[in-house]
Amino acid sequence: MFDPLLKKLQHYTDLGKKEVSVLCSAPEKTRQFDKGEHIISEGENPVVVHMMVEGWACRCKMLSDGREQIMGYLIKGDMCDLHVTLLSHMDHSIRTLTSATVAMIPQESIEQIFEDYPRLARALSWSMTVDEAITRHWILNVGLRSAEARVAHLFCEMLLRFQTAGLTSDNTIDMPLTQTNMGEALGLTPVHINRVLQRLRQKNLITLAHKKLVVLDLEGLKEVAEFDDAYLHIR
Amino acid sequence: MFDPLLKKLQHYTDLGKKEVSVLCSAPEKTRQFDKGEHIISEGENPVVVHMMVEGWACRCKMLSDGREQIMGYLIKGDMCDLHVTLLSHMDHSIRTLTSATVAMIPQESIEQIFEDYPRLARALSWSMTVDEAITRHWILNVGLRSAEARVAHLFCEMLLRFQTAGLTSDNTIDMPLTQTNMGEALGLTPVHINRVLQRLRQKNLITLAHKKLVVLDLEGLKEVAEFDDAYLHIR
DNA sequence: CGCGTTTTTGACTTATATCAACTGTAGTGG
DNA sequence: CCACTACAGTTGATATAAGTCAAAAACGCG
Repeated sequence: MFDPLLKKLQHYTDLGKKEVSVLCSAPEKTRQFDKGEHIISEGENPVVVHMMVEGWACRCKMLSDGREQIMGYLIKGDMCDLHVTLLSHMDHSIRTLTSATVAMIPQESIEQIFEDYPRLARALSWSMTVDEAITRHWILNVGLRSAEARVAHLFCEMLLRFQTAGLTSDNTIDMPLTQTNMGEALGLTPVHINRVLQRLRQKNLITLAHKKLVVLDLEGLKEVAEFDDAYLHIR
Repeated sequence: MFDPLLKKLQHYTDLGKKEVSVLCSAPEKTRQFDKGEHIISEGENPVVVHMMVEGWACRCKMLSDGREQIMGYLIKGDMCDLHVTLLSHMDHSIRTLTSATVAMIPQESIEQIFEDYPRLARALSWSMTVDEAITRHWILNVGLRSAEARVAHLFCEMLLRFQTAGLTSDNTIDMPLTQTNMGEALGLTPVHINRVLQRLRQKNLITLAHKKLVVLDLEGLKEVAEFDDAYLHIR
């Protein structure tokens, strides 16, 4: 269950057996969510930390008129709200994009880790810092790049994140996002996403069907995306 | 020198005298920068932590073709790179937008604080977490809002951040940004920023001249911006 | 005063949005 | 196994917000 998170943390440091076992025994229980359910809602102050075990979710925020922005995708091994101990309320919601399994870790266990296992604590802080870097680079993506580059960039990022978490060895990943989901993240309409996808397919850069994304030409895709993986801080 | 940072941290917790003095004695020295200089460049691994004492700076990243995105503004009291102890290299640059004074805090002093002063350490972690929330909401701003709402939102945010740091008591703030600077942050061209500013002025929401921004009608501006201050986590 | 930078203006272009219809597909139940 | 439904993807026609280019005006500083 903790394999993707552990693989990810390995890019910062090697953890000892004790640390691994502490982390793996931290979750109290596991919860199932249907597609479209909220794991946590804006304004809430959760008392557990959630970790994605299966499925996709997103950080999102809705405006009063119903339009919604996705501010980040969460996949296996990603922590939803490691910051609960610091912030009094959620300033955004977390919603599943597929049916999903989520591990619930009591806040006290996290606090214990931060007190007693400094190296593990630093590794978790590191992953929060990397998440922040990812967030920052989404601004760049949405603010500066063309529609085609944005979609290509998202695909590059997700592929690398899957690889980092040991979730794929070839250039294929599960991609259960609808074109509407992608649009909400990239600031584009679903119609336009559709047209951009067709162009990426025509250029033989990707294949996307039946919720599977195959990156046929990673170098070519990176070029379209102007992608530089430094911000993912992969060792 | 540390007043704005201390004022900011007060929104998380009250610090003791000892903690305040530890923080205030942390900087080794101070450095002057001209407008447009890099405080830290992408790829570097700084050994000191920088704190803005005077002037404005920005987190930014340039693409190969020369276009640049600003991913965040830094004002008095903001830490530029509190994460140096965690990340091996900067994934973006920090550049001054005005002439600026920056305090340099040795990495060891930061590490000492994180070891020996848990409450102060938590307060600094809190401010990093708030910075991340601000970053996340910039995605929303650039991805979802109209040009007019984006500019209005930026002004609301900066006003609140100035107030939080005790840098203004009325609705006036120093705003040394050029229209080009604003465009780089908001994903808009300077020409379009100019036209949007004129509309905001016509609606009697703001005044902006001689590098001074006056918010004449904060409620009205918030409405145009669809601004909700929850993400700033002000107590 | 003069020079570089910033702001402003106008004419024109373009990427992306909007709207609306049609097609395909996966899942459900009879 | 087929009919039915709901949702996701696709297509085309048209609209619009924001971009581009270029020049003029205003500002600010040595």
